Amino acid sequence: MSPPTAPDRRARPLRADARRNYERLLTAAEAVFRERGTGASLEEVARRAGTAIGTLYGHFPTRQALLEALLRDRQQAVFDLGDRLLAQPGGTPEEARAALVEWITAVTGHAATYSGLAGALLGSLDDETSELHAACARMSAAGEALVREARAAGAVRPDVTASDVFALINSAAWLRGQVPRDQADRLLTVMLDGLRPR
Amino acid sequence: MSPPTAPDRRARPLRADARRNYERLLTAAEAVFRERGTGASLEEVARRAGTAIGTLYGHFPTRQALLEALLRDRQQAVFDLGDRLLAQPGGTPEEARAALVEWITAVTGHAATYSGLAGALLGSLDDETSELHAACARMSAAGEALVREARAAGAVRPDVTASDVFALINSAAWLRGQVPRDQADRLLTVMLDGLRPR
DNA sequence: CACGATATCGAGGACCCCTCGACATAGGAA
DNA sequence: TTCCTATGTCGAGGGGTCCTCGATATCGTG
Repeated sequence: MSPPTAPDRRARPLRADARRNYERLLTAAEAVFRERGTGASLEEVARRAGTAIGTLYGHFPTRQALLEALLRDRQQAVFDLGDRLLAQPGGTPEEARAALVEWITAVTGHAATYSGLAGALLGSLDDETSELHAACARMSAAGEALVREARAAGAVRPDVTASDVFALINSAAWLRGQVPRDQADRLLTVMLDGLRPR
Repeated sequence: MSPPTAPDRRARPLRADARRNYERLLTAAEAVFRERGTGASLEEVARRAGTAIGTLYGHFPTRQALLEALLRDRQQAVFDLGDRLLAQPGGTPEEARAALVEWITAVTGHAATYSGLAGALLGSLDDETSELHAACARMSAAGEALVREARAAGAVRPDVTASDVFALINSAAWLRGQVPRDQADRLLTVMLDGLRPR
């Protein structure tokens, strides 16, 4: 059943030129996506990296694969935050709410890294084929645990689900790409208040 | 200063074939935008209307002009609702809040007509060159009056502006294009609750 | 019915997506 | 060191979209 050479989970190291191009592509993509959003031209990315378009596709078969590689470190930081928040006490309503608010704020910031990212993330949640799916699922799971604690402590309205919170986060992040920062922050506060029990 | 033939505000009637194509293009655009969102291919629209692409551009110089024509009736209905709500009493907090909630709900539905529309509307608010600008400004103005009344009645938090409400409406509409309808509705409720004074 | 004024048409230039066969080269084996 | 091949890179090319504009067709009036 398994191929002649067992498919190593850990990829063999890239050739030196490949590693170099990989890094250049990531650097270029970071700049281009920041300027033009996640829908930006991939030919522009390759051009700015000084590689041929085929090289880009060689390293990143899809736009989402590129995005995933670009976000990897940031996503790890978000996961770490989730672990940290879940390790904290969180017994009182105040604690539980503070943890959830910190989580929502952080993930909103993450999803607002590039314009267009929020939509991609939200869309990846139930698209198993997306390279972003795993990360979304993991964020969603952490959110779920925090929502459960907050609900148990009576710190959020009982009809709100983890999936609602994830959606709300992404709509707040979308807003950050559409309106001035201070306004987006104010509206995030409004949304957070809306989460309180009535 | 004015051109030889004074530029009639009311356009002269279209030629019969032109009128026919205009209608066909609108019908096709309605279908295509509904299926694929406001970013859909205009060549597809022309194709489906059975006209050449140049004919489409002849009638609608920009995508937003097409969108504006497509939305005209709906937008009128929204304006009418605004007038009606403003004509109502609205003295008590309950009345003022109910009016604002009805307005927000209606505009959210409007902005969710096609996926991508919310972003276009929000972006048109401070882009005078957009064909959607006038309608946005008018909706914004109606919202402003309703927010003012609600605030005077103590029915919304005092730090929230009309522009915030317009932004919130559009983020709720954006959500409607990303998640199931019932979830979007639930989250609109959350946002509406967030608007209450603390 | 003829003749503008109005519209329509669609090729074409510029850009983008993505694939794939021809070509280059890093880096281990001899 | 040299050679060989797995691993990478390249970029033309097919297919798509946007938008323009000169050639062409059609409406509707005098």
